Amino acid sequence: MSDLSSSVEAEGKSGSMPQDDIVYAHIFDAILERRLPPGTKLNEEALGDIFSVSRTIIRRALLRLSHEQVVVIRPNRGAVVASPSVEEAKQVFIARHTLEDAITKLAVENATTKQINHLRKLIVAENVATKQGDLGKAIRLSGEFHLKLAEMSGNAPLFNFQRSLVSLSSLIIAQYEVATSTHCVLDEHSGLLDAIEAKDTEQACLLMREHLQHIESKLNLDGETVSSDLHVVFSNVLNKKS
Amino acid sequence: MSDLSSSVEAEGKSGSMPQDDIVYAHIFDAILERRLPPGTKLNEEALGDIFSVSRTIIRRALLRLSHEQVVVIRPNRGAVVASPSVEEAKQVFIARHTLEDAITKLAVENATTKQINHLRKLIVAENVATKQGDLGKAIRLSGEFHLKLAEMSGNAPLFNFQRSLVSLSSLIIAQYEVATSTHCVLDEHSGLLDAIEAKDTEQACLLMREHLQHIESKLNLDGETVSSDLHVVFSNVLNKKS
DNA sequence: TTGGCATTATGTGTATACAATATGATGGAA
DNA sequence: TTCCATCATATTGTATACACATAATGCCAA
Repeated sequence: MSDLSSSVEAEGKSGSMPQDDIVYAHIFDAILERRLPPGTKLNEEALGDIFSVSRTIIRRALLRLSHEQVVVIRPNRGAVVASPSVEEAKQVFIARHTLEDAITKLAVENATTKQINHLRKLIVAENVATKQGDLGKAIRLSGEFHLKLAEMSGNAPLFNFQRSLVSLSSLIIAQYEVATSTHCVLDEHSGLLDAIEAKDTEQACLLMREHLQHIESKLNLDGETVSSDLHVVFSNVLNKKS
Repeated sequence: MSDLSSSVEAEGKSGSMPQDDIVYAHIFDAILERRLPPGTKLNEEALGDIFSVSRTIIRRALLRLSHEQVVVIRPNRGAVVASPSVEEAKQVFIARHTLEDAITKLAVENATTKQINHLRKLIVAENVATKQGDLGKAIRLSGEFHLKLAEMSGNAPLFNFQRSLVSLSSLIIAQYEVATSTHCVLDEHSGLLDAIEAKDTEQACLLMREHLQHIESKLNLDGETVSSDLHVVFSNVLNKKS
């Protein structure tokens, strides 16, 4: 069972009920860890049985997730885990570049020693998860790193937006990342944190830009479609027949 | 009765029900036009009577508004129109500077003639509203201008975030703006749009920065508290006693 | 009066019943 | 077989009933 460390404790602003938050956090983490892959149907009654609550609660959680664009609610046809298109994925990363740059600058100004130490622990945990082969957990912890960075910025609106962007990024990575070693990302987080601790804004922003570009470079966004376009996938079959 | 032009048509992503949207849009506009000032209690049953729907629908609308931080839901105590603190207000404007800069750059790249013409109409409408003394409508239309700009950027995540920031800004202006003439703002919108149409990124970003600074300069954020901190308000009384 | 406590009333939180809609199956006709 | 219509089933959308928490009222005692 997951430890929920991320979503639950990061709970801040809008006064919602604990029950909601628990359901929300569980679904959220499951999506980020890819136990619920993009496109998965989210049946309200089934979820209600699982969490022993009524559909009312489930619907609230799904509504919140849909506001964060992590879940898509199709009228009369239920909710599914979002599966961002290539175009949407590109937009998300453009937005992230903007946000992360601002967040990094603010984080350099406002970071406390305590927060930095917490982030160091996160990096270690992510490292462990990766070595243990728990890729889902590694992705979630990586997202948490960026979310905590936003928290360090001390800017609530930016933090809220970052939450949405980070979750979407996780979905995008789940959909579009080509098989590769993810070790380098760990070092990047570490170096980035060093720059922030040293209050070197220039360096921190530079490293952040590079970091995001590395993540993007591992995605198959510009190239050919992977599995969405059936015509491309089965083009060889058609060739045989002709 | 308000024309709802803004929120209703700007409805895009998450598939929600038309009924929801109507209620949401009405409340949203009422808040932006300050017919529902910050702090106003939003009674679920009363709203249900007004819109002839059950509390279920009202609650969904309020939940959405609370996700956008425009409404605050206090557990067991109902929803009220948000009344941002000075600190929160400052954060909102920091976030806006970041977002608007990115949006402006993208808008210069992607703006179509049709969209620019639409914005010109908005400016005219805002002008008319101001001259007619309908300050509430003027504020809402001004917000719509910035929201449409975000739409022009072609970036959905930035657009969604901008929606939240613009509504919060309206609340902040409602709370903190000192009495003054707002005419200059109109010309600023116009000039900004000219720069975007001319594809002059540098100029457009410069004008946007100045525009935001002008708005901020009209707010009473740095100075003394108006009514929130009772200790400050009644400090003279305490002095008398001592 | 004034302060504290019990009671009442109002309004929110959750579950559930019912209605509306989409999905999948069945069967017949071309 | 293939296509279409019809029906059966499952799932979502909405309203409502009840449980519960908070706020308001009134009472009594000091």
